[in-house]
Amino acid sequence: MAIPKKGNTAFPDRAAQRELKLEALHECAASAFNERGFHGTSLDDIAAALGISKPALYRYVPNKQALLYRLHGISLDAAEAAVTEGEASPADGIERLRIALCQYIRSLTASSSACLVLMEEGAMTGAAAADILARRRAFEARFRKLVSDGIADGSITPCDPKLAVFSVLGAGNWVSRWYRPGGARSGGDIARAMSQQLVRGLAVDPSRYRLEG
Amino acid sequence: MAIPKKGNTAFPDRAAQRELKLEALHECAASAFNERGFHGTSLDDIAAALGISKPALYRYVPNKQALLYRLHGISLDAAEAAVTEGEASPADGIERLRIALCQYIRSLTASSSACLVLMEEGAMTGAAAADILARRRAFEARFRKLVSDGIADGSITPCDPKLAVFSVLGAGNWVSRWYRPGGARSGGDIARAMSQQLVRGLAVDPSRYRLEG
DNA sequence: GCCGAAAGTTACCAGCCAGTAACATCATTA
DNA sequence: TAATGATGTTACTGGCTGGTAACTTTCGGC
Repeated sequence: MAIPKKGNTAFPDRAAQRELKLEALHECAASAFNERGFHGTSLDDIAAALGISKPALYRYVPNKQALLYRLHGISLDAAEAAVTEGEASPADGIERLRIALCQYIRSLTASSSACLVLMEEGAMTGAAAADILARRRAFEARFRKLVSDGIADGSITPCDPKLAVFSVLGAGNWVSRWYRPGGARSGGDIARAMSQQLVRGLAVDPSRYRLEG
Repeated sequence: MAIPKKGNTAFPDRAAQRELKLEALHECAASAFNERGFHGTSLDDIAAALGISKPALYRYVPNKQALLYRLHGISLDAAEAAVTEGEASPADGIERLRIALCQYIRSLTASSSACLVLMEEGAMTGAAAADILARRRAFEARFRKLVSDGIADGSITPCDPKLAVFSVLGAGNWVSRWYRPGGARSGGDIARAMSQQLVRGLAVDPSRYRLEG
């Protein structure tokens, strides 16, 4: 099953190749946007990083705006999956919050491409911007629900869920600013430690959450 | 002492006017950079927002790069003042951390112009970039020192100071993404609540920090 | 009232960049 | 092996944008 050899008609080779290249493009573009910003990155930059010419990009993406929109979509897919995992847990509110947060941070560290593009929302226009904004708002609302659930079941100290979520997600989002793969601590490691620390600040019983674990 | 009337030679009128306009320029430029990014903001945009023409900007700033550099400098001045205030407190480590963090967040909400430009560090080049990066690193190191002091004096739970500071400052930095003056809660209010919540996650005795205060 | 500097304007240029046109190449399949 | 569609390339363009040149206006000091 390893690498599909070319000429192997048992595989839909052409399509698989295309899929791989598309993923590489997303990874590369997201990484560049994250480092130098949407407007600070030219399509020539991305093409050069991929070792192809700019017009070749247009075989994979209709235009630059659409590329940004697509990356935001990928990023939100991962974010929504993280919060869904938290919601699905049978534990109490704060634990579900911790799980969602941990998975969210993990997703941010897992793929340069998929998730680093939390920024540059303002660079989108029209329907695309409205779509992304709505999804992000819904995502945050689900996090707030986890917090208010936790307050209701007595696992989270009464507080303003809006502010609590902004803090916690803000700390998470900032990870994409400084995390680079290959550092001392792995992404999962960082996600675990940070989510513990952050959730501890909201817990009615903080002794449940030991740091440096 | 109120508003210096024009023609009042007791005041250095020309210079004062210039100072005010320069401040307005900084505020306006920082706000624009923060919303649309450095590369996404043209000098024409800034000039238009100020109601003047682009070349007039060049009476106040040598070029766009220098403007960004200056804004980063202003931002770091405020950040350094915040951490200095924390360090100056006679309280224990965690309280000094809380004070520094609270003042830092407050500063971020106080002036659109001065502090919102934490982003776009990558847009600077050469000596300017090195200078800003060094100052920011030093700033973070002082925060880490507050954390390790807190661990040493038993007020902060043993943890990785680097990660703890990234979390706490990340949450703070993210404020500039969503905070807009005129909202339900004032900047000082937000700074107080957030710093309490964030520091609570690190406290050996979290009961010292009540939320919703 | 007049001079001179400060402040601001219009007109312009050069380089960059998103996007297109036309052409070349490669691989699959009939 | 010839046809065909996918994949890429070089060459180009039109608009935007940072920055400059040259000129006008405003205003404080004498």
